[in-house]
Amino acid sequence: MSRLAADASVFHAIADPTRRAILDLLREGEQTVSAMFEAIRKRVRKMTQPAFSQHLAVLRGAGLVSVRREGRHRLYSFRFAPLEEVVDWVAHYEAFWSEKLDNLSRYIDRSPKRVKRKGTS
Amino acid sequence: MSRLAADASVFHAIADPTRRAILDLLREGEQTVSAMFEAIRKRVRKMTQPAFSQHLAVLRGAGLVSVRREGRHRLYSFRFAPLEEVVDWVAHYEAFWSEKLDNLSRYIDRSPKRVKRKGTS
DNA sequence: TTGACACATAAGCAATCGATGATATATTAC
DNA sequence: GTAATATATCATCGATTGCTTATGTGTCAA
Repeated sequence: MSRLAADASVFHAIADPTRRAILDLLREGEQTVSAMFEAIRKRVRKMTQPAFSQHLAVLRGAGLVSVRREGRHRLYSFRFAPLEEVVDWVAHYEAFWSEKLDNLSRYIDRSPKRVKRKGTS
Repeated sequence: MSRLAADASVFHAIADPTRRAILDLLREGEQTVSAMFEAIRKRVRKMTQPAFSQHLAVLRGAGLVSVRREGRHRLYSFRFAPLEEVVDWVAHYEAFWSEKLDNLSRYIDRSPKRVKRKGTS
């Protein structure tokens, strides 16, 4: 029971190109496993269903996706939250960003804790 | 000759916590291998010199650091450029960013090609 | 030139990863 | 009920990773 949750790190989760491709698919909104599976096989790489399912498990472990059951399908959707760790990490290289981007990274640094979605205020 | 350059992907390079710690050290500027090595051993994790050197090799392979020789020392410095791929990737999840951050990601998308350092204009 | 120093590379090994085939679980249809 | 569908998990395996020890290479000092 520890094979899939070995490293729940976001950095590890996004290190794999197939997993990034899955997340990319989910930008279009909720999708069933079979829909994503077909798309990945067609547009990225041939692989078996279990292999694909295990990638989904890694993404779940990292909190990068959430699942909702509907009949015998499972609808996956993308969750941005864990990527905030990545954004924060990249952002603290402030000094190396171009000046315009600097504004952003500064904003991130000042954020309450992490970047939380809140009113425009 | 393929052990260390197996996967030159930035995503892979930053997936390792020790390597992220090394980059973090380099935010303070150029450093010798021994200085970084000591710091990592003290503040992060005990490891041997070759292990450390191999992490540096991965970072070099990803273009995340540059090296300059000075006497018998090697001075490493951080290079932001490869991280732009990460920024770009995260940024294209525009729809999921909070509104303020949205401005930034939009800026990135419109950038010439990648985000290049240029005058404030 | 000999030796110490700073660092990289090589070789070998255990742990982890990602893939596969087989199987389990849950839901719907008949 | 049984069968088909949708997805997850198990067991296993080869490839890759990261570590260690041993050794190589370049530079300074004597």
